[in-house]
Amino acid sequence: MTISQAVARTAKASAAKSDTPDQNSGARQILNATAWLLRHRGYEATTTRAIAERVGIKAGSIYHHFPSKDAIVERVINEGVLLVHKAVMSALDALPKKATPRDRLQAAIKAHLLSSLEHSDYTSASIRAFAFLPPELRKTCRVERRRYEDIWQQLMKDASEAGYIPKDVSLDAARLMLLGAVNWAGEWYRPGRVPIDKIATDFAQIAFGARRT
Amino acid sequence: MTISQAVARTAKASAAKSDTPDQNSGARQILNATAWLLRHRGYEATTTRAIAERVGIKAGSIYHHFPSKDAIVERVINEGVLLVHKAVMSALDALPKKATPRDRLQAAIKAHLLSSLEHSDYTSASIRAFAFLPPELRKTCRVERRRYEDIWQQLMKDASEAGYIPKDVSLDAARLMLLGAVNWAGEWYRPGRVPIDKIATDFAQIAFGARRT
DNA sequence: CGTTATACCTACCAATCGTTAGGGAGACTC
DNA sequence: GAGTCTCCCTAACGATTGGTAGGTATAACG
Repeated sequence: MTISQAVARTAKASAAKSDTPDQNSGARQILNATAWLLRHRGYEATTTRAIAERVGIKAGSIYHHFPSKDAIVERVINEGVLLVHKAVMSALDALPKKATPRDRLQAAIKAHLLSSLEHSDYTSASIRAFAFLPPELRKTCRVERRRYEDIWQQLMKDASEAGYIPKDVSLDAARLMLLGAVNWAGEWYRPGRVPIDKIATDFAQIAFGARRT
Repeated sequence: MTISQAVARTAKASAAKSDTPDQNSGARQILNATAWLLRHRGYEATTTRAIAERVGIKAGSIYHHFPSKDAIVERVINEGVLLVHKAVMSALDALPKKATPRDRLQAAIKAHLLSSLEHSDYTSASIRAFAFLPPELRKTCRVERRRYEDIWQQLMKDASEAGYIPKDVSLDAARLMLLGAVNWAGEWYRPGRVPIDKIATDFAQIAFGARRT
């Protein structure tokens, strides 16, 4: 028995049984490792043995916590969408009442970028790895994604009615353009160069013009 | 021997030896099949056996035309970038001399979208599959990509000098936002719904405002 | 102290991966 | 017509994949 296993074992003693395992439980460590691998290596390269190695256990032991690899992946992807969903909602709620639709859009952009680029491998995984998931998996994960996209639909509608989007431009096109830009950011963003706040304000300014005072 | 093999064989007789194999040669069929698989299924799912099946041959026969799977993939990715590069250059050259920087940007957006969404599995593959390529492969393919991105760098510079981009916005951010939006389009675009021309004009209008007359 | 549950292990399975060796059949060359 | 070249085949290789069976050590509970 290795030291890390012993540590994990004693830590487990104080872990309460829950549907959402806490940070240091075995199940959570597996989810964390899977999220990292999905984000950085993609679905196929996220093997059960690679997951196990990151956790410090053997591949077979994974199946004590989850019934299959795809069950882990599905969980990670859905948690990733939920995290960015909550992050954007919180950012919007934290805004003053007098915030304009443009202010709200910029806040949403910033929250989305922060979640996917800095805070969460889960969110990044749900964006980057989604495209080439097995079809059945993509299907089940699509529900949570649609729910999240509804936020942006509403933000776009408000911005359009406030005159921030040209009348002859499709709202769907505007939403897809903005979500495309922020989702693609994971392909080029590197920590420590351009701060996310600057990226968010630049994106908002390009799409919706300077802030009206 | 199957009929399709016999047909391919007689067709091969008239194929001249060339570095860029013509459309119906064995090598080109393999590249086509690989491009399709990379676009729709991703790198890991693009197995030698899947490629062979789409061509109508056996997996081992691929190695008569290429030294390895990665050699085929590298070729497909690079040809994809070259294709969209040429498409954008042609579209810009076809513009009248009096075209504004904004006109040129919109034409480039349209050409990029057409190439990646309708015309070429190669271009689509080079965009969608690039992220999770093996590191060495990503490295060799990055050269051609940089060359293509230089076009957009120049387009952005011209647009900025003509006043289409706010002065306090980073040109890099503008370029990355626009390229992100068009590259992500492959994730949601479905043929026969919104025409690509409409998408291109909407994107240009959101980013650079209405066309000045 | 004996029982039970938890969390891990080893060792294996069938399937699939990229790749190779060796052979065969048609087509071109002399 | 013999020899060579092109293009494909079959059959296998070692490695790796997701997943399973059965065993073991620890902790908690009665």
